[in-house]
Amino acid sequence: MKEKNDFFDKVYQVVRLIPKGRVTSYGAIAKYLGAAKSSRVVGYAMNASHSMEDIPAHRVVNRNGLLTGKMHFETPDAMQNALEAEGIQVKDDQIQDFDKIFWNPMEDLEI
DNA sequence: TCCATGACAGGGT
DNA sequence: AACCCTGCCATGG
Repeated sequence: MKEKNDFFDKVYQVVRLIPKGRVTSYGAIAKYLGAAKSSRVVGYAMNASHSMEDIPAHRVVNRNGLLTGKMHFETPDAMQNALEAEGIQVKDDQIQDFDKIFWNPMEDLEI
């Protein structure tokens, strides 16, 4: 039973599994990890994801589909750019059709 | 070494 | 229906 692995590492694992052209939310990841109340910590993990390179942080947004973390990228437009490059429509920091491209780890990965 | 702050979300009043 | 309030980990000053 290795349920006590580093929470951050687990978050990174899930984020890396997000399919191209899809996005998910901090809360969804937290829930998947069985720590819905730690949705915040997921955000902290993303903030620390600067040390890692294989973390598609641009595919993680808040529950409104808003690019809350775009200012943490190399450039303010980097996040939106990366998303649009995957066919995701972004308007005014808001992901369009968020409900349709939303990727739920619970349904796809099945814990 | 200690305090404060930082990519969120859901429940209660 | 809207606003307030807590939960939680890591890093920097």
